[in-house]
Amino acid sequence: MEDQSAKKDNVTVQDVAREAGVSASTVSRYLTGVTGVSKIKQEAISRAIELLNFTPNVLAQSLKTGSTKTIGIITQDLGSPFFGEELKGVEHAISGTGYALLIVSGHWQSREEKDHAELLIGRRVDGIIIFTTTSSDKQILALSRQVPVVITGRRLDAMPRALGLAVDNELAAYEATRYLLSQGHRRIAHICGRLGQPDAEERLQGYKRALKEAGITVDQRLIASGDFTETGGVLAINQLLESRSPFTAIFAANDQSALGARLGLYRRGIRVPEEISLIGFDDLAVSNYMLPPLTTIRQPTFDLGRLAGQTLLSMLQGSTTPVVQPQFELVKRESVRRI
Amino acid sequence: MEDQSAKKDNVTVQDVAREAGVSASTVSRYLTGVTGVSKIKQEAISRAIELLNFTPNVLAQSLKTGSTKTIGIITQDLGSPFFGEELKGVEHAISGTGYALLIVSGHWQSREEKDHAELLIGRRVDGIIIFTTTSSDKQILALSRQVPVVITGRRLDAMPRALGLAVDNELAAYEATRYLLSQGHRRIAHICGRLGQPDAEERLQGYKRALKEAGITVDQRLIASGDFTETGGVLAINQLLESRSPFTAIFAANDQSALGARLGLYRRGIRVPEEISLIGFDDLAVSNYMLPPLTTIRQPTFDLGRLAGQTLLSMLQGSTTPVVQPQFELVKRESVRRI
DNA sequence: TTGTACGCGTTATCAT
DNA sequence: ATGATAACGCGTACAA
Repeated sequence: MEDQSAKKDNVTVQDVAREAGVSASTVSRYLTGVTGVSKIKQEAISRAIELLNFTPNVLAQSLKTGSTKTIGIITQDLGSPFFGEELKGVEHAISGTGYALLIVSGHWQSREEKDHAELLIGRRVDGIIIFTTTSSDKQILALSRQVPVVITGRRLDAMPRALGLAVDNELAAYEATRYLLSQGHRRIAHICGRLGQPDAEERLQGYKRALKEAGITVDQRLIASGDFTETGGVLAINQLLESRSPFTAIFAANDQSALGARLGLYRRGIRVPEEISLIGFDDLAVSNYMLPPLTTIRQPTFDLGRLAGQTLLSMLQGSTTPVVQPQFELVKRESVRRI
Repeated sequence: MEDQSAKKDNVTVQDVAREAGVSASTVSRYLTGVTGVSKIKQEAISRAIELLNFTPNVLAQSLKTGSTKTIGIITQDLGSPFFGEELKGVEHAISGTGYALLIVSGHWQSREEKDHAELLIGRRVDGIIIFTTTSSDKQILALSRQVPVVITGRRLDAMPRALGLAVDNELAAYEATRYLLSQGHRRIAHICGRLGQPDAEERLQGYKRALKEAGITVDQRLIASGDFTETGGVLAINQLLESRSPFTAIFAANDQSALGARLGLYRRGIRVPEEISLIGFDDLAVSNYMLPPLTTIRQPTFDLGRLAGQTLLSMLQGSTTPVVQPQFELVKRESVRRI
């Protein structure tokens, strides 16, 4: 990682100044790129920095300037492929800007999310990005009085202090169900997301609306509980099968649920899509590797993260570019068949 | 997130001291829990803190004490389920300790890993954890002269400055191949990991050793290149099939490769395990949801992260508990059949 | 263009 | 037990 010199890491601007034969403030000016340092001294300072292997102490800088060049991220589950992809998006957005990411997770607990938000505030992050918050809009707004906040998974506009980025979940779920309908399915089951979370609720609503508009009465026995996890998916299959209400298709609230459902079906010897059609939501990287590859509603997950990062960055600069909400897209693969 | 009071966030120990009618140093003593603050003043300070909604400025604390209570993490890919699980382990290890995680990624580029390591150093992290480093032992050792380092995916013992945690990759790969052999397979293919990475190389060696010991000459046409990704897995299948050298089983260097291989096989109409047996490495959460569920070598991924976190923490405290290296385990599921 | 002096918010040393 | 004072490393108004 490092090279030759035995660095003591105690080197300060003072040391550099002494070595270069200038004052500390001149070194500071050189560092911050402010106007007015003569060519000769610039080179002397540059050499001294090289020689002493000097690295500015970011803490001292932050203490002085009030900016830590750090963005706090609250995710609900560090192991989730969905949040992982969003994380990559943010990372991409801030790469090269000198910003760093302080990452915590709320584990779907409002209390933990709140505590961790305070941890981030205590560390004086310049802004916070929350992936799928478990808090209410009101709480987010309160938080945003302390520091700019961008959330994903829920729409919200309180610029320039807070912004929520999300696809239209209700409409997307409506479209997913409509697609199943268009393929001749009439008895369509739904595996819910984590109820209580707006995105899960909205997807359920979209599902119901599509059914109603098609003149189909919603059958409660075809609505299985879930929690956005694979395990929840297999449990939902059990629930659905035990209800003894027949169905030919399933709309899962997310791909992870769909993956679990797929295994549950496999265990019972039920073929997809021959006997049951399956559609998911998110389009995770692995969904294309499922057997059969999963038909799903694509969320631009990476872009969602990138957009969140870019937006927060521009909020920090005070610029106020109008943001466009991300759009979903139906990705037709092989897990749905016409009947 | 927040509650009532309109906090101005400029509140310092000075303000608290004034409000409580004591000196700043007494407030500091109260904060750090050092001996010697009278009950009466303790309560006065406590009240003042509550009233002013005071939060200590961690930056100033760090500047003064020299410890940032922050651990830097270098991962290669934030979206990877493997690293995600390790991350959760670290998170678990540090939860409740007051430490926070500054996370960057190297994207499998040595150069980027080095730059990001320096970013972390510049931010004065107390220690660094690297998931599957792309650097040489020598470089790791150099880095460890600046700050304690724990790496995973490769064994290394340079306590108390640096430690590498990993399962015995060569042995694990040997066992995986032996298992295939025990099931009657003689023509076994291997999908490599990212060659150049010690863990990938060691797995390849273990595969070869098992073959040789069984009196089977290694067929280069059955060794396909890969890079630990799903895409690499499907590409490897193409490569293997084009070589026209028959095989009845595949040992993939990791589960992601196995997942890609599974899709590649599916595309060609080749059944698993009826026609081809498949074994992976890692035991990702999704591997249990593959069709058929994947037989694989289980790495205690979460525990690897947890162990890394715990070890680093104890290094920071100067304590030197001897660490035990993590162990792998063969998980038999349904992707391998006896022939 | 350059240097001096001061302050960011905290902790630690030293008296008292 | 408590308070005044210095110091952590840096940026910046001000003066030169």
